[in-house]
Amino acid sequence: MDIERRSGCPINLAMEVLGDRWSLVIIRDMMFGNRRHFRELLTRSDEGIASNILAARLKRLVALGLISKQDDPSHSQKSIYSLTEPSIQLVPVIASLGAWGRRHLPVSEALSIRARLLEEGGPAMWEAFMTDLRAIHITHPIDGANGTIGSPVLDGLTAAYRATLAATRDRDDGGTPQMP
Amino acid sequence: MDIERRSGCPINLAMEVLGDRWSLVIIRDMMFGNRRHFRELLTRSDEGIASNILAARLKRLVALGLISKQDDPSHSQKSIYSLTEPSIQLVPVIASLGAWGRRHLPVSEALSIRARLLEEGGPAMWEAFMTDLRAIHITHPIDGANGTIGSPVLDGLTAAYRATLAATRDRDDGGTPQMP
DNA sequence: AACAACCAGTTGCAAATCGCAATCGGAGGA
DNA sequence: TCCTCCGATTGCGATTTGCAACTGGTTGTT
Repeated sequence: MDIERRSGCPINLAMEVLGDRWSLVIIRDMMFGNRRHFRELLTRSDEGIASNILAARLKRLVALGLISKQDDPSHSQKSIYSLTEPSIQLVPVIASLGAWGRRHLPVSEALSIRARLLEEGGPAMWEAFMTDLRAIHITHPIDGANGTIGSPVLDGLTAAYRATLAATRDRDDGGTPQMP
Repeated sequence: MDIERRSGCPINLAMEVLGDRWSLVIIRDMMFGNRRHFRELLTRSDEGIASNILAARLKRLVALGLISKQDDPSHSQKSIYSLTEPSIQLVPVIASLGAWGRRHLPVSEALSIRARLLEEGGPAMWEAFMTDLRAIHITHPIDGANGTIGSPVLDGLTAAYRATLAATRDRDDGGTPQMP
């Protein structure tokens, strides 16, 4: 698998890699929800991605080196998907894109609290988050996938999300967003 | 025109708006190349977008409020497309995306020099650039389009691009990238 | 041993979108 | 009067999307 390379512009090439409806959403779920198995990405997604599209995107992202795939020793049929260094370095991109979306698009309060914290935390927090992500995705992918080891930064973001979700659940919407 | 709204997540909504092959590339050309007319966007693009797709994207971006369209007083058939405040606020997103692309994708030296300068300049430079963009796209769109007024930051980026292009032109590729 | 639940996908199919090439009617300039 | 330029539009085949149903196999429970 290879990209088209219509030009050597960084923005163009980035859009050839990430310029579709689902790739960055999948990376977001792996990064912030620690979704590491196909089923988790399929069923615990707020947006409801179709299974064939998820399969195609995962295959493509693996081929492009943005995620890696390995067997799960706890279950012969399971695979563990992990972020790689290039996708972990998307943290600043996702942080600024989230900050932009929060300002200009009709976001929900609960789902945007993490974007707010990440923006307020600034580059220092992003670096700490990336260090955590390297531990649970690259250094210890299996323990990271099964929850044996976690991420302090991610725990903080998730706690804030849960708290906001609990506080807003019965007051502003009828839906039931997935717990991370 | 409206987006799908599969969830209220900032990243999801941002990808519903910008998650396609061309939208951000068009905004990049308007922002860094000051392309303000349909023909400029069509013919002075390194990637060679098709005219029907350009027309559809421009219509969609106008409907979404990311760009605006007005008559060009100098020519009854011309239209001037301008960035709006939401798209000007994409500068930090584009800066970090460009920095990521420059590190992880096969960029060309000339086309990535602006991404490098923007990364090195940091948030202070982004703010200065956004201030310039507001002047030539929002406050004075006509003078900004015809070049009567310019942008110091943009002039610096463009000069660096031209210099790098001249220095690398006959040494590392056969193509002839468009001058901005 | 039987059975239900779960695993990572695959298949079929209709609808929408993409990308290219050719073209359009009108306007400006020589 | 041409010729060029203007912002698009049209036709059309190839590709992609999204949904639903399904596959072959494994695991845990009874």
